[in-house]
Amino acid sequence: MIPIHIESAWKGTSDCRSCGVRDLVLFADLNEEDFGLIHAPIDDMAYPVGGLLYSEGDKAIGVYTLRQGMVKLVRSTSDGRERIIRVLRAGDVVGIEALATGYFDSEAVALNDVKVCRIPLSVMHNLSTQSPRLHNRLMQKWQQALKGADDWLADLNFGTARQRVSKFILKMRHDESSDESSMFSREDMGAMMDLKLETVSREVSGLVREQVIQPLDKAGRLYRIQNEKALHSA
Amino acid sequence: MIPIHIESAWKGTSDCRSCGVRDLVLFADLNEEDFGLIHAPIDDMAYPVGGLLYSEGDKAIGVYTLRQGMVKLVRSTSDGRERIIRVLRAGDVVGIEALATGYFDSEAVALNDVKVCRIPLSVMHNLSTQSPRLHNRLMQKWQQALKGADDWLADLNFGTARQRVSKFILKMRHDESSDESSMFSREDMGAMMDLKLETVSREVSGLVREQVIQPLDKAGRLYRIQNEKALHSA
DNA sequence: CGAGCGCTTGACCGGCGTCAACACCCGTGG
DNA sequence: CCACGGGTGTTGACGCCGGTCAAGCGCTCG
Repeated sequence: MIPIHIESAWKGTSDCRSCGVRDLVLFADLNEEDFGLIHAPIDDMAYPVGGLLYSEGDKAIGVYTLRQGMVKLVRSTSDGRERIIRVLRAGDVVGIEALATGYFDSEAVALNDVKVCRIPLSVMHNLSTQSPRLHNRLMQKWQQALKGADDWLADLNFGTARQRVSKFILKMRHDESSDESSMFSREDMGAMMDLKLETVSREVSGLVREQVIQPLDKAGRLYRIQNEKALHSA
Repeated sequence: MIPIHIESAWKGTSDCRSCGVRDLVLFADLNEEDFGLIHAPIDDMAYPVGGLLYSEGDKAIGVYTLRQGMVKLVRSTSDGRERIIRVLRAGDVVGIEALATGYFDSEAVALNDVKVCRIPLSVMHNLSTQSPRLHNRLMQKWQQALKGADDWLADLNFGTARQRVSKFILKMRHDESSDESSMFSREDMGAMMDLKLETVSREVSGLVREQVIQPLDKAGRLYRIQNEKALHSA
């Protein structure tokens, strides 16, 4: 386990008004009056690959808006093994469950370099009762989280290994250049799809052999999609 | 629990006073003033086994508070097969996603005789912005739904067939008589755990043979748990 | 240049899917 | 009352997908 210094993640207090991804996130449609209700600092933070945002059962200081990168949510099962519940992307709220309980239900780990804003629980509680705009946004975020969880289950944990890996590649497609797709360590991918790392490797290799995808790096983390149809109909 | 007068909420259709799970549900801690804000009828509804509450993609009239019975949420995957996303029990809110989008993300089907209250979206929208009490309850329900989804994934779709079936039996344990547990058709159970119905049948039979559970009916739907430890450490 | 980590590949085998037969319950109609 | 048929659960035989174990390869970084 890599020791992470929490202090080092802090990049300063952020100015939400000038946030680059503001239209995606919780504060998208706040007005000046709403901003006036914020009486605690919103911290700008960054984590390296493998960085730990929080652990399962931790008491929450705030929730995190994910501005850049991807975060995996990890739960340890009763028999000790680790299970990746789902992966969050830019615009998602990390640790949203803390709004209801004050504690985190799973562990959150950065899958690549990650930037987040940490919004204190007090700010969220104030705003969500006093600003109907945030209230509505929040509802949307809950719904997205729930749908994300259900989709994850329905897409990645159903069918043959080939089908799962195919769905995974489609799900991890980049937003901008949609013919590229990111992968993670074979072990992580296995924990996401309930497959062994060797099986993941075999299926990925198979797809490359069959010209469905094409490796773009030597680390096995970045691929170009050559035959999207084959992935959909796997 | 404060005893509450809620004449205005009934409209002759729903009698919240007789609701056995009032302290579990959304309206648990509304006060007199809150109920005054309800300007649409809350309908009391019942469905038989197999009854359809709504279909995937339906426009929502309201959300459902589940008072009695169990409801399965079904999603059809891209390759046409059906997948049971999760099962809701008394106290859960069925179709909560409609609060954010106005539409249902999955199909809801009664697994046994079911009683629900249908609360119109307009009522929910009014109340949740004007009553901090409902707002907090709602947050709790979202969190429960999300945790339920994650738990479902982590418990029932991980490990060997034996482990899945064992976890399933524990999850479906009755609230009152905790040594009894309900099952559904082997096909439904398979769709929940991503197993074939024959495999489910084999594992259930195996557990009976090993004196871990004991059948209480001839339909294979009700069992007594004899060796709880064996289920936990499967 | 060597150590170490992650990815790949091969050989083998066991668990689960597939196909099929059969048992059992129950409703229907002769 | 029994015969019949459909629906559901069970059980068996067999094959294949994916897990297991192990070896080898290619990066990266000291």
